[in-house]
Amino acid sequence: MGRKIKTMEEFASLSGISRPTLSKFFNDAQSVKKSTRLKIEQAIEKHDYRPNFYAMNQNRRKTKNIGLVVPNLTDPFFAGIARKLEELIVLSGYNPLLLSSHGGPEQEIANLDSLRSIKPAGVLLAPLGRASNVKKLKDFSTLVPTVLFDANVEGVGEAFFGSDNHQSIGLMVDYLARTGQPPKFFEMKDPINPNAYKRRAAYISAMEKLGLEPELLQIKGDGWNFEEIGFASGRQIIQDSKYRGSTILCSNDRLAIGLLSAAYESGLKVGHSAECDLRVAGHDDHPFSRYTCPSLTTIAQDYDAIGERSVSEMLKIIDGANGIAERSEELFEGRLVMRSSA
Amino acid sequence: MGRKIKTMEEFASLSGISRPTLSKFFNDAQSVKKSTRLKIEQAIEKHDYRPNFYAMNQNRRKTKNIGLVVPNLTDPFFAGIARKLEELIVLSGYNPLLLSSHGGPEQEIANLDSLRSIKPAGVLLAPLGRASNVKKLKDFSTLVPTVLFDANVEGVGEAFFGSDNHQSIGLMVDYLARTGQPPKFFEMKDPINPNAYKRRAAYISAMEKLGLEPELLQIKGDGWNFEEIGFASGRQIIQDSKYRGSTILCSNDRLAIGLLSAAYESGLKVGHSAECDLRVAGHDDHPFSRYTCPSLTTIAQDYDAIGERSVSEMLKIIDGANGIAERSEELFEGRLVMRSSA
DNA sequence: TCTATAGATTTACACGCGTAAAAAAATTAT
DNA sequence: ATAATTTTTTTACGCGTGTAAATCTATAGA
Repeated sequence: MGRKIKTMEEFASLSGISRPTLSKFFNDAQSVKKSTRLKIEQAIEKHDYRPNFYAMNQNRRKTKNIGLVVPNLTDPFFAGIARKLEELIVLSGYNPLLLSSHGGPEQEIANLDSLRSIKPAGVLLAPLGRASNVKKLKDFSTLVPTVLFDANVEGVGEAFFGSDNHQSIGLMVDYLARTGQPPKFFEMKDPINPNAYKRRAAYISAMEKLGLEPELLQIKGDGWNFEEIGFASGRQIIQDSKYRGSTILCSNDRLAIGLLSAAYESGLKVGHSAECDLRVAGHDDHPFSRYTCPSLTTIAQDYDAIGERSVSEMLKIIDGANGIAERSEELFEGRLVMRSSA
Repeated sequence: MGRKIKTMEEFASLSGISRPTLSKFFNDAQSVKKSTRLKIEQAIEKHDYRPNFYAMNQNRRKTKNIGLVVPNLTDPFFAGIARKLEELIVLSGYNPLLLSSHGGPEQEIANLDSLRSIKPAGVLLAPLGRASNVKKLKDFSTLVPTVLFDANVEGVGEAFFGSDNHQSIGLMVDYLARTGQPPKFFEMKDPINPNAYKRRAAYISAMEKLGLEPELLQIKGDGWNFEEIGFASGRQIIQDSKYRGSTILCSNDRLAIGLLSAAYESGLKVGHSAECDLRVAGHDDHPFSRYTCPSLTTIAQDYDAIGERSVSEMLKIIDGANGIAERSEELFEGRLVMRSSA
């Protein structure tokens, strides 16, 4: 094992395996006979050969790359999902390519654009939602197998997997109503995320089902800095003594984090015990919701299930005889996480 | 603009520019005369042509890809830095490739390994630190131009840029001592991050300079779940009444977040006013430190400067006539962010 | 206007691997 | 053992671009 092997040709002669067979092996190790597979693997080990990435992909019908686009990596929630998905993609023998849209629709399109030049086998996309350039998303998804997760955009991609907001919000409303005051709903007036609209609707229907009057606290604010928005608006709401004793269900944990911070600053006591001024609940089980003050009662989305389903569907589409199957959709149930805030 | 252009040859005939000139242009738009550059750009606009990524990189001496490896994308702190660096890399006409080591040295090596097959022009690496496989990092950095940031590993890479822990911790100790009790230092006994060791040393020297007795609260705990570690150990420390009235400087914000959570749970009042039981300060200006209860007094690292310096040095090395210059190192000063906790 | 020169074109080959087709070899079934 | 089948080898070409060398052309300065 003297000098470095550069080409597959070289590696072929040194390993005693023909180049086309090696090519097959590197495309799919299972496609060659076991005995030759072992021989090849030994030779790889011995000579430390790895095929040239660029030459390899240039003429491949399908690359082994899978794009992974999330709205915002700065949000630990999405960072966590991305990590999970990356892991699953690698386990499937594919190569994940993680891109963040940084909250902007231009970046989202730019990401898809740059993915296109990589000719990915498929793309897992958590779209921005309302802000997304739907036409361009749709155009893209006709060119590249696309699976949506987290947020749905009608008619885009071969499949969508997300959380059942109806179930999870219903569960939370039920819990809150049973254990104290029924909740008011704290949300942005014009949310970016499509899930937010579903949650609003779910809240209203859950309240009505219980024969209660829904009450929406719609705050203004733009962009993705939810904590700040929740903080600033929370401050105002808290000033208003009519909300003393209320239970507030936030559309997501990040708003709740801001609201809790505002409550603390105002000296309000938040919690589920009798002497508290406020009960606050969130949604998503954000990594930090365990460490808020008080710790946040919330809904944990089943992201293991969503991730696994998304990746397995992606693989099915990639391998698939491209039977133009129905656009599949599946929603997974959330789990109530009872902590101190409500 | 009927059908799709596939090859540069085609694009050459349609645009009236020779292929070698086009090739030059795509490699570096500035390398062709302005008038032809404009003609090419118009033609690109008109025909929506983009060169094949794989064919393009196969025989390039240097690709336009720059690897970007961070220890843990789940940490919003690193997610923020990564975002900044990505932006700078794109502005420089390069293509960033973001990878997270997920806190594990095997993943860190795997990341560098997979980057190697991409033949990047350079790699910006924030190493894990103590856990890193230093030999492999060093091997890698001899093969690919490497610039370290955030955490230094002696002898690895062509440059390192990070924060001046000595300055920042000194500043914080000074502030805390002037405004109340001098701080005790809350940290992990065996930190993973090399910065932690520097901060410990900086704390000790800052205290001694003030003629004060340093006191280390060294907590045990492994891994990267700092909030949990800070929370669990914080709980124990808080039980101990001898720490009532203390000022605690945490080695980083994530430990502080856990500690604040524990303090809240125990009913201790944290803040800089007289009636408080505890003062707590952190380090890093973590995105969430603004929303802790109370908001966290901390040190903001100058990540704009670190990012800009890292990228510009990277470009210098890439363009450079590879003059084997001195390994450059520069530390940037932190800024005191006074909030409510101390 | 002439000349020096930067920049463009022409021509031609290289890169490393994918893949197709036919032939040969190895394995399995009969 | 023979036939049927699977797997590998041989041979050969293609992919879309990089790049080198020689030649031609546009531009600028005198």
